[in-house]
Amino acid sequence: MAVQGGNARLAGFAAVRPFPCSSNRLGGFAAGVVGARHVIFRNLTVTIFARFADHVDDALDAMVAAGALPAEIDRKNVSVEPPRDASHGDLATNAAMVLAKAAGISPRALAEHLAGELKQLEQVISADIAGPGFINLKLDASVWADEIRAIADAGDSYGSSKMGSGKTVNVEYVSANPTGPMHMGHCRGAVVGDALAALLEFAGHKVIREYYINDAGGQVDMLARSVFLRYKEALGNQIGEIPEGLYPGEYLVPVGKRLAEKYGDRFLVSEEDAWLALFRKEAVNDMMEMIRRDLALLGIHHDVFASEAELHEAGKAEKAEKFLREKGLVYKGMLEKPKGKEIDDWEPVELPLFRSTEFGDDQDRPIKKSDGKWTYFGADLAYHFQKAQNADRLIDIWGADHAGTVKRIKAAVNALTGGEIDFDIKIVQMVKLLRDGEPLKMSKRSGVFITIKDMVEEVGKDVVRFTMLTRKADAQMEFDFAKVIEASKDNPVFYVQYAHARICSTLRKAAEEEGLEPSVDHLDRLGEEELALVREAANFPRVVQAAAKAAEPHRIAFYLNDLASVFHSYWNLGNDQPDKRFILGQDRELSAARLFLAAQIGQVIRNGLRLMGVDAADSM
RNA sequence: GCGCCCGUAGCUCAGUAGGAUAGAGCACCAGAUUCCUAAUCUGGGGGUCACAGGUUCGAAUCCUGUCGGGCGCACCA
Repeated sequence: MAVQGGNARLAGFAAVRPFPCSSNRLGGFAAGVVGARHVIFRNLTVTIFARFADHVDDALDAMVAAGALPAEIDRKNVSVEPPRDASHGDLATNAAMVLAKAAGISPRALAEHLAGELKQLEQVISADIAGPGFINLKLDASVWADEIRAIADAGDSYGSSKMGSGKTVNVEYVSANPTGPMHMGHCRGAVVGDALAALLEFAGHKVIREYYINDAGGQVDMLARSVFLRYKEALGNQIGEIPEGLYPGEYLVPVGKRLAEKYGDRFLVSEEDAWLALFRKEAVNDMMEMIRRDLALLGIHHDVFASEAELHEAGKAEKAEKFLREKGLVYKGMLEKPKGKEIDDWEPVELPLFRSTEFGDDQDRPIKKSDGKWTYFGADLAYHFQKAQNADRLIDIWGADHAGTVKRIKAAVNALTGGEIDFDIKIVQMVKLLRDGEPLKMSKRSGVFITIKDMVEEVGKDVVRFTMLTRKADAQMEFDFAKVIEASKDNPVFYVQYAHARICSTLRKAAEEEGLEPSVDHLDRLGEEELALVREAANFPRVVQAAAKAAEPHRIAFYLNDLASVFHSYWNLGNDQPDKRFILGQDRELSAARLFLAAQIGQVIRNGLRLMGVDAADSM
């Protein structure tokens, strides 16, 4: 929580009250909203915007009481935001425009009245009406000084909130097949999922970071067979070229070697039955070990690794099937012939189908294959059933190549939970890898691909993570090694880290050379240019909440870029105007106040970078 | 053919719950360093927000259609 209601320093803000409504306000509200405030951000962290949203709400209540506004108007679209242009003031509200129609009053007249109410607030210097009916508020500088203290008080938790009210969210991400090392195709989803998990945690959710291991399908047999070849190889046999369909990658060589050491030549001439199950298990374990190491390079660690094989052993798929059968949602039926794609050996076949069409899918989907084994979907359905037992909300992070299966699994979760559970699937689009503008080709078939290890070694964890978060997840992106490695050029990571490093070095220098420490004592001496920094910093909690709500961690990256930009601008003022520097020879009071401000800007940058999993450098 | 995603400056992309004169970086042009880190900053040129309708006080944003690009469309995983 960024600001405690009981904080003495904030006592001037009467907005933070235990329960918002006195009885006279409740009179006209529809029953469904009694007790709830009407302005957004109500139950979230107390940001400056939330505090003034409450003030606006109060002012509207006063207008209702005076008979100037009907009581039953829906206020949910009323917002308090930073104005588009800082010259307009400190805060803006759209209340008059949003409410005018329902109130049957012109926006202008409503705005006049509301502005009059708002002007009575102690911290409001002016309330001007602009454009189509915006009310722009100019606030007393003490509001911003209070915000600086609020940052300092909250420290590492500035920007956090109780938005999630402790609800448990299961974020499933990566879930790469355990058949090889992590490669670039997995990278973006891994970073986005990890940052989203951190973001939701910061916003007051309990987060389970989960990885689903597809260790039950036919591909794992292929893996086991590939490993068996390497096992033979390790025992001195010539294996020649790796046959089509098996995994040719060099990374299986050490696995074969390990198994040769462990089991000797015990399985060398055995039938497949003798070793397949064992080799599957061994190989998957080794692959997961490798994947965990790769993920650790990106700073990613999961809480739960859920095994598909164990799911089946525990009979979870049968349970889910039984559940759906009882609801009449599984039946024996014919599969439709796929359209737009020629399949030579197509034959109609009867299979147990899940009625996903009842939930908006294009056709019903098989949960078992004709050999009686579970389909991927059948298992996945059971897996989500399991996840839903332990969480209030599920979020899956999937690659764009799985987008086609979104509807069926949403349908399944809907059916299994009676629509009771929030379930989102975030599709992360493809990353096009380039070097100097030239596309890099990868081929899984040949075993040639760019691994996450290669990538982290070449450009570093921070660059990889930050860059992956500088695009909306659902838009395709390009990743050019040549560009991304250039410090400062095309690369916002360094820009943000540089701002932080500058702050750190300034604080160091002030302490070491001038004996100057940041001080909270004279924040009232900060001027307009300094307050621009606070205004931007005060947006952080808002951005965090909006990003968490939208499940869009990239917003943090863009915010940090903005904050760094405001800081760098201020810094360069000191080039021309020595009296705008942080370290001032004569005026130690002002200097200490500016250093305190700088320290808080650094705090916000650190908090933001931490959410992204990027290190905040102390020096560069 | 169907489903999903995308279409914003020359390029790569933002655009915060439908809000004010659509922004940033790169590239281009002109400047700033006897000064706390110039990995920075200041200013400038550059737009039919793919197109056409609709919804409303207000649309890049929501709806419909068209065009263009990507991904997917097996009982694979």
